[in-house]
Amino acid sequence: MDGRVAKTRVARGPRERGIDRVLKLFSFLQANGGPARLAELPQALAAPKSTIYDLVNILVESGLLELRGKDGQVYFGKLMHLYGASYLRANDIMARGREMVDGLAKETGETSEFCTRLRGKQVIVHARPGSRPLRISSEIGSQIPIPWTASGRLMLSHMSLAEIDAILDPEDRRMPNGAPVDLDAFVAECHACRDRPIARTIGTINSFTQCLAAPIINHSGSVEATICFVLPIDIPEEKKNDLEARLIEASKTLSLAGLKDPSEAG
Amino acid sequence: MDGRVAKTRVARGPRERGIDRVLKLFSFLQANGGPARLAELPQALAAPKSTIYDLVNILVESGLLELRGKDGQVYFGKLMHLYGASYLRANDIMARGREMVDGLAKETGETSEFCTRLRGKQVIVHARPGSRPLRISSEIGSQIPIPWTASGRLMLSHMSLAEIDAILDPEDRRMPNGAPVDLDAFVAECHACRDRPIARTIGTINSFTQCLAAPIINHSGSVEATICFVLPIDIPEEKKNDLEARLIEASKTLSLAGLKDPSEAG
DNA sequence: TTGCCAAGTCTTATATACTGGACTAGACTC
DNA sequence: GAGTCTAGTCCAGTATATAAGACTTGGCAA
Repeated sequence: MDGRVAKTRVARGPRERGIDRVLKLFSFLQANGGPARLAELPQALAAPKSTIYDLVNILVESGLLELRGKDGQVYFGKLMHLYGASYLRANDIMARGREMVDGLAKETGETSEFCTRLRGKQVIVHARPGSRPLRISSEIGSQIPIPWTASGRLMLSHMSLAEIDAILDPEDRRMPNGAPVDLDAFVAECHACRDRPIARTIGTINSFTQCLAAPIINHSGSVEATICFVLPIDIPEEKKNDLEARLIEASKTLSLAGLKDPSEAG
Repeated sequence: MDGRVAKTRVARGPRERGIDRVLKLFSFLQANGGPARLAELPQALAAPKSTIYDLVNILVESGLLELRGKDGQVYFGKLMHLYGASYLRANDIMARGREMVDGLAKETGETSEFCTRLRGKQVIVHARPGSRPLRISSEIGSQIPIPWTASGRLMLSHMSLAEIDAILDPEDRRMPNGAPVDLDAFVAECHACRDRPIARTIGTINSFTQCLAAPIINHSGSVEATICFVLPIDIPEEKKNDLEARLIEASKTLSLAGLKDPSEAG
């Protein structure tokens, strides 16, 4: 009955493609949060030594990775940073989003975050902790399955069931408590967020914080990112309303920026 | 007589490796300075259509590239930015260098740049134009052959002739006027910069600006980057001395930061 | 309509990238 | 000095990724 299968790139035989190994390598380094020993990579990636040494050599020569210390630590290199910076320059929604988050956190004293989506995961691109004694901060770059968050629903609100189905890998289909995601219900929730100026947390991640999120819409009309406040659960209603208003304001400013995109301006 | 050959990765037959094609693709996008049409890539990279379409698909799915507009524009993706940001987090010399440049430019009103090295090229990682009516600014991310600059010499000062020979690709061995670089003489110039707190332009790029550069030394003692002022040629001596002092100060601050590196503190 | 071009997809063959595994070099122990 | 372990290099065979090129699709013009 259910022909849907999450299509992840998957090894189909004894050999795996070079690029796939490279992508996994990058992903591992990112998850690792810092340099890894070259010698441990083959095991960590379940890849042959000879392949990894070969690929790492190529990547280091190119500058995408860097090898340092005499103990063979590997991590991202300068070239990766250059390319990443080029992305930022070409997508000023991102750059402006970061600034906006800093501004909001400073003005309001509340933790503010800028999130985007990568396939079926939400990524915290930038965060600025608030001035409360209890700081609730998430690691920058950390990825969590889209269904866990309110802002995730915003980011899927413009997508069809089929599209959503296609981007959710198996591991994105379980809630924090392990329960499987009911796709149809989830998609309905996403669509319910469509054109909403704000979304509130569903309290899925923990019970003592709430989250306010506003969509940032790019020039093609999809929700490309969200800007959020992470708040304690017991914040006064009045303050919360003020924060919502600010967030909506911010989201409008950033979304409008997209209209300046030269490729769209006739 | 001259057994030295600059070793660039080069196609050795009818087929080329996937990674190599990917690296060239990235490099092309960077040089292009913005999104490129997918359909023009095969020609631009001298690669078969089927290969490029295949690779771009994989890279887009992974998030390293992004495909947008209905006219098939390709450029770097969010994942590239994430990885690049991870590089920055792990190499705070870079992050601090950027801030320092902003500070210097603001305080002094002069154009300030943060440069690093990628193989045989100098890359402008960050720049802040000064407040002079005539702004001399270089494109961020632009790459120029190391022998063209004073700060390039600083960045090679700790390397042996053999090492320098190995990183200079053929195109890095010509001066702006087309004259070939005399390797031995050039290496001697580099070594002359060793342990110098500052280097002054050699006036190789144009005749109406000069450049002051100071080395930034990483935890393993090599010059990893430079911080520079780009000045008009006729700046008063007194002002110039002040700027040199500031630059040396800045370079010391940043270089010391390297000592905090946990892997070295032991 | 028909013809044309450009953009993108699909299929098949073969040159070679990936793999396994043997090997070397060095560090550390006993 | 012999034994052991870990890190890294090297080599040859084969599963398969790359490449060539035919094919489909869509937009535009005559």
